[in-house]
Amino acid sequence: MEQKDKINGYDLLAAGYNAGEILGLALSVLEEHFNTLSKEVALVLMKKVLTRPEDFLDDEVLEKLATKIIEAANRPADDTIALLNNVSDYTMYGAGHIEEGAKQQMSVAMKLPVAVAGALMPDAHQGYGLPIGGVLAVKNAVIPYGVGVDIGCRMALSVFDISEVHFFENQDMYKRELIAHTKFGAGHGFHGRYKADHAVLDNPAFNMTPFVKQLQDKAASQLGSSGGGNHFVEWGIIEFETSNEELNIASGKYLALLTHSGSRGFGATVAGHYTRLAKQLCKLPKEAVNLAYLDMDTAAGQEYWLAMNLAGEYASACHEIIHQKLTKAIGAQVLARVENHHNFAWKEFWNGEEVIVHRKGATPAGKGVMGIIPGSMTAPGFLVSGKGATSAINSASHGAGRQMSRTKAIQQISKAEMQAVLKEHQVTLIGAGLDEAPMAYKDINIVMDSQKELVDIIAKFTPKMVRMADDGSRED
DNA sequence: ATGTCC
Repeated sequence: MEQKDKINGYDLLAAGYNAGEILGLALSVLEEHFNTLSKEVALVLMKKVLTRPEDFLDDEVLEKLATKIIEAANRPADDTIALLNNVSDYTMYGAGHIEEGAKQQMSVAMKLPVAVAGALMPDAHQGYGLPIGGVLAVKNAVIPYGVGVDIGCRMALSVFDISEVHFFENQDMYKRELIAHTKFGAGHGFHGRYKADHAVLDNPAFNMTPFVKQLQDKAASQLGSSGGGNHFVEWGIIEFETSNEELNIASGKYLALLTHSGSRGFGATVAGHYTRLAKQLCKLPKEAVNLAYLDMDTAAGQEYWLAMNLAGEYASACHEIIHQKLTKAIGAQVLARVENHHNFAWKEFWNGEEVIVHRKGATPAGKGVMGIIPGSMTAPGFLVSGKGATSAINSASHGAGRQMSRTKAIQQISKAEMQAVLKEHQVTLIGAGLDEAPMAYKDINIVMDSQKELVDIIAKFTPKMVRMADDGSRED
């Protein structure tokens, strides 16, 4: 028999039920057991169950519904942001030499609801969140792990008015000064009269939050230091086959200084802090948790942006100090200087709209933009000029990339093998473990071949005297 | 990458 004034789903929604399983259960209970009640009375009852479900736990008929309502109330709200199902394409360079894990990570990144475009550079390998060698453009958001732990990590090159011959004839002096003016090792910095100074320490951005402010002293102490891992300071010979107008350099060979390091403990602490914050504010499915992003229109997003830029300036200051000290120590004139960072996010334009481009271990390679792509401690590195390839989001690789993990390299490469390679290439090495051995890296020539569409080579840099952090030990 | 879990 048709009841004219029967309660329906809309009535329950109006009464405060949320669409879903509970509403469905409520409707079926009503149909089965309260069919004879007037709509008014039924609604009062259902409201009571919803507001005081604990009162119905002994009710034979309503117990199940009451339990569901209590369970739902106790369950944390599911505020997980869903990933997109349809994966947009991204471009890969040198795909044959890129490990599967890096490709998978890039695919996940492309599923972010904020993702606009992506690309994978030929030195790509797996990292946290975005792979190293990954480029990701997103809409109005910034991903702390899309930038990486070592915010603003960069290469800096100084070309000197000094001949190859002078270097080879005075290697003891170059070695002495290299050791005297550089500082390696985790946690290490300069103390007392050896502390460096730079305007970056007075940057008002240090005052933006108590969190950033508390890092200022450590930043002051570590200013001009290099850290560990794959960071280095090295003397080498740069060769320009033709003269370069932009740098005002005549063709020929010159002594050059190449440095690779980042924002030290300061940047690492900033990265850790905002990654944690992003993970709290932006819940993503398990496979994407490390891609948590901060909305650029939020205080957290703006704070990270300012702190990231400060870390970038700090990293640049570190290189500037190293180059200044060593230039003075050897009594040289700098003929040209090139610098570029590869762990950072930039505001750029993509298809006419402003996007945030993350380059995690990728070199900016906009048209005519210069950069340095190092090989290994024995393989050449290259001074390059970007070609502005759109499908690469104006990027290139930031090095050769590893072909062996650190642990694998330590297990498989012997000290004798490493020394033989160094001798063969006439490279003096100070510090470094087997995990940084040349054999642990991909062939830079293959990597350069894979990115011919992305950069033009301007000059070749050959390392001759390399300093890196000691093998897992402390150092002063 | 970083004194490698605030």
